[in-house]
Amino acid sequence: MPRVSKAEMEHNREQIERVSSRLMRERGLAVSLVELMGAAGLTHGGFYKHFASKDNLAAVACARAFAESAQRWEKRGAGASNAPGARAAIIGGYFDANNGSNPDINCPMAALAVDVSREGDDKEVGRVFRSGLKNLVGILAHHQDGMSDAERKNKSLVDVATMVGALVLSRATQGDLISEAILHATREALLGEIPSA
Amino acid sequence: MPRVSKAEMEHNREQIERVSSRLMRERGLAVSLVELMGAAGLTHGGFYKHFASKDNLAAVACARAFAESAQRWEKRGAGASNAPGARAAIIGGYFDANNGSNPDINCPMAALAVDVSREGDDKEVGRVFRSGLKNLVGILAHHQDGMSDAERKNKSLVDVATMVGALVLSRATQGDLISEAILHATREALLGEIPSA
DNA sequence: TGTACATCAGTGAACGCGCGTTCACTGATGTAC
DNA sequence: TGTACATCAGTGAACGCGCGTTCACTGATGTAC
Repeated sequence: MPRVSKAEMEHNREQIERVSSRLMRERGLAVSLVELMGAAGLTHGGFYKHFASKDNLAAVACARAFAESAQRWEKRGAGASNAPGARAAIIGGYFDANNGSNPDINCPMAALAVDVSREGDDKEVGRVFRSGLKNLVGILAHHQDGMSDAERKNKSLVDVATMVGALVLSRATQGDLISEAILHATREALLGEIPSA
Repeated sequence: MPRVSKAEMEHNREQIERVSSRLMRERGLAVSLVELMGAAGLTHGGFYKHFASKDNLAAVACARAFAESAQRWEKRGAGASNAPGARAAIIGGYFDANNGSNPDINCPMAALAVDVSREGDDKEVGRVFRSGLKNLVGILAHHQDGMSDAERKNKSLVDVATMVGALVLSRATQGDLISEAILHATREALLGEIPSA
């Protein structure tokens, strides 16, 4: 079983990154290496052939999650014909995607912000988080109706804070009526419309 | 040293609750009993003379944090002469208090939401969190300018989501310029004013 | 009020367990000829 | 193209450690007389 081919090794590394990105958002950065490696179809012993440490994997997984989110945001923004439409597509898409049952789509800002703020300031994952956050805010700002760059950025900061807060509180109250109410009211406030359905 | 007086025992229990409320918000529900009991000036062995389990303590500490927040919100609301003033006092006070260095004032919604959403749905702390959240939303709704009860509640849900999201993202980016920018832009968006200082 | 004694809050060692990390080993892969 | 062999991805046991929880013990407290 040992000494797999180069292609297989790269596939395995890809698997570790994929499941870590998903599981670390789902269960937190504290999810164990045994669980991560098991979900990737491997045993835990080989982990250090791929990553320097668990912290290193956390940073890689976080970067991956942010990159995927950025790709979705950019795609939604590019699909609209004007700025208000792009903003609505990004924000509406955010609520749609994160409300679905696909665990691969789970906003890293909402999922990891608290974990990151409890890690040491020097941790790699913190730098990745900050840069990923700025990138997403920038993408939204690019599609913000508005005057100065500063105003567009401020509007985006508020939009993002509202989206993340709504998601975080909705998740914490899942199973209760208020959970959906938070998402609904927030979406309506941001987009000024009642979502279909 | 053993067999302390009844008054001393009550004082010790109070200490455990106090430090747990603070440390669980600061470091997460996963903070260890050794650390909690040590911070309360005790050794860990006596913990089960006070609480049935660590989960039970988490629920007690969470309830305590929400009760203290509710008290502050009500006090701020009662100090204003009209509804818009009460809303501004609650929201402005929220940003002021949580931006300060007092670790006893740390919003339980922002601090515990993600931890709670990763616990099982049946956990005591989840029920406490949901009821505490509804109570805070209700306090704010009571001071919301508006028409129907439903509209006031929806406005409060959005306000609270925005406040919590801003705090969570600001904490995760502490040390970076964007951290303060998030708080500033959000506060301004909610209150329609630039805060003094 | 004073004495005798049962109670029980707090101590600190111990429990089994899961964690991140290390390591000797394996054997198919990839390379040198 | 075939053969000989060094490499190294993956395995699974082991490491020290900290966790939540349990427990025998202690001795001042609180009570019964």
